Amino acid sequence: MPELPEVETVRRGLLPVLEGGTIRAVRLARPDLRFPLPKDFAARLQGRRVEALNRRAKYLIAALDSGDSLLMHLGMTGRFTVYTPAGPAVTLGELYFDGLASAGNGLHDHVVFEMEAGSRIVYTDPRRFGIMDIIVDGAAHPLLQDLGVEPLGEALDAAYLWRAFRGKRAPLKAALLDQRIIAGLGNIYVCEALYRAGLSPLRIAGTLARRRAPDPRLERLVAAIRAVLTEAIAAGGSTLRDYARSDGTPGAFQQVFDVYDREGEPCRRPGCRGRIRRVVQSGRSTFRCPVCQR
DNA sequence: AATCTATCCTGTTAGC
DNA sequence: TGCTAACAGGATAGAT
Repeated sequence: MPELPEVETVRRGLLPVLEGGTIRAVRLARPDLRFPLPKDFAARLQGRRVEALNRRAKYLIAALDSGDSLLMHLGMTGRFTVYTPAGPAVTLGELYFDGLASAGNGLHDHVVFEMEAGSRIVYTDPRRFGIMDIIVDGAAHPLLQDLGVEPLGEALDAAYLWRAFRGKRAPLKAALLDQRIIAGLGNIYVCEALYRAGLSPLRIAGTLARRRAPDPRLERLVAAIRAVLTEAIAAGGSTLRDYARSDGTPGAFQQVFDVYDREGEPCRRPGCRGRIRRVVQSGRSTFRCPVCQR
């Protein structure tokens, strides 16, 4: 489930082949992912040089020399596999199933980019919740229009959350998942950040914005969000592994979560006798320690 | 206006 | 052993 740290990890992995490179050809295995691809999708990319590869929330944005940009979202199960003439194939993204790279002809290989330098970038996405689109020459894009602040940017602070939460009757869990407030948090990191901040996901967001001055609990929440994301990026994403096909060994890294997917297991805080509980909020699993989080 | 629910998609897993 | 149903969840459209 790629969230911000995973998308950032994918961006860094694509950087060497994409940025500064020229797209020679684009092959589509089907006309749609989550949404229909624009009819001139390939035509607008072919022959274009990629000037920069940036990230906004969970979106990747490749700026082209034409003025257009390629907008990409990994959805739930999207991943890229990069084939370079020199080295082994490397998969960037969660190895949700078998992780076997198939050179672009696999059942779920939907988009293939052939680069002038000889590299091939294959987008694979079994559930097709991913998104690709063209942002035409600097125009506004509806998917980016209403995004809130970057969680690692300077705009996120306790005062910002105070304003965003004031009068809000939705629970903290829903408020933090709301991309219009903070853009880039998903289910896993919201659960983890709330645990670190000692705040219950069930708490009504507005209860943290009653005092006039920013509540110290909001300071803790901001610090927790930053810390959990920063650590995850440094670790290369929670569920991401770079997969070098040549030696067949997937990366061994697996983030150890404090609460996510730990229903029934003991709270990790020393001395705490609480057990992690699971509830469903907004149709999503929420994990929390009922002792630590208030 | 704010908030909630159903929907999309398919492989995995829990349960019978 | 084999089948079915629940589950994963980002974003949106539609309902409340």
